Amino acid sequence: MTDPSRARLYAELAMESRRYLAAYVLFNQAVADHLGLHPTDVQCLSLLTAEPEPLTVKQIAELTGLTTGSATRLVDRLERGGYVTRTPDRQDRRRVLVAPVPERVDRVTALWDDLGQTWQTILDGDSEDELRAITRHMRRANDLSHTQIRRLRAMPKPE
Amino acid sequence: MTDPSRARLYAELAMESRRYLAAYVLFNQAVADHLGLHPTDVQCLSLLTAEPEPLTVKQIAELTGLTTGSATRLVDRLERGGYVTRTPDRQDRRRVLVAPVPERVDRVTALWDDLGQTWQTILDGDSEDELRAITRHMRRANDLSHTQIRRLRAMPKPE
DNA sequence: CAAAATCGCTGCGCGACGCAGTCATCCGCG
DNA sequence: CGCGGATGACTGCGTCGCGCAGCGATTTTG
Repeated sequence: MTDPSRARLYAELAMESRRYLAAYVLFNQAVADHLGLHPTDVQCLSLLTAEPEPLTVKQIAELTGLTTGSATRLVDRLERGGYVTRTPDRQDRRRVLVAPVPERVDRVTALWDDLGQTWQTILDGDSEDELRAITRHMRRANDLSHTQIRRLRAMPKPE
Repeated sequence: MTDPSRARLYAELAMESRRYLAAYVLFNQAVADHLGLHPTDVQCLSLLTAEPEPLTVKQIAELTGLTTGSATRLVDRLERGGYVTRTPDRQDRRRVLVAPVPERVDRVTALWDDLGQTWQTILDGDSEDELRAITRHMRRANDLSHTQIRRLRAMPKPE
């Protein structure tokens, strides 16, 4: 538990994570700038293309952390830009399904693929076990983030 | 190169990365909300506490991806909140050094530490080699992000 | 069938941001 | 030595993403 060499690895990883995540924010911003979009818009497209099914406005709001009102505006922008289409849900007529427009979104995914190809080069030196370890860590960190978010929202604000 | 099992690991990692990074954005937002700050402000504090030396406004602008004007406003907010202090640089009197105020920033780092402690639990199951692999991957991804950002900015915009 | 909950949308105001211009300061070149 | 250009921080100004509160339509509940 108090193994010094292990503690140093933890500290190193914590520091590297911060840099990594900071770099990601900048990277996402750069992608958005390049496409003439906002970071939120890019993330929304990322979510939509990752899911096989269309999402409702409510779901988009939850996944992006926006209010439903802001999510409506977000979909407005994407629809105006031709990236997504709105379709009324037949099962529940209150709902609106938002689906990506493939030929328009391809421009975005093509950019991702181009950048992702270079990304693979940094993985080529890793063994399969190492890849699995990295993937597993991200999955667990992902899960933990969500529980921590719930904790944070439940905690009383110090302001 | 076209090893199918390896390709699947790549795809899995790519997907998991996206979720991981999306979760981080939400997490960062939740931390900012909890402290009554903006995500940018939190990231700025993260940068300031990670560096041993005070940063200039220009450096903060570069590290956060803001213009110098917006960085000035950012420092204004943090200074008004008591999180940082401005000090004129004696070597170059055009520059202003921004340093965190420990007792004020402690409230933020205390929150990080509290959350970070739980974070360690997900690392306890990993071997030291795995930890090193994860750390190395993040460092390389970090480096690559910056070169990709430069590439993106150099590419002609499709708009 | 009435009451409550849910979903998406819409005014409204706030404020973070980029842009362009300003002033002070530092540096290089003749 | 001084003069022009570069650099750093700051300041109006306009834009626009966002949260908030309220609304109408629809579904669900009792």
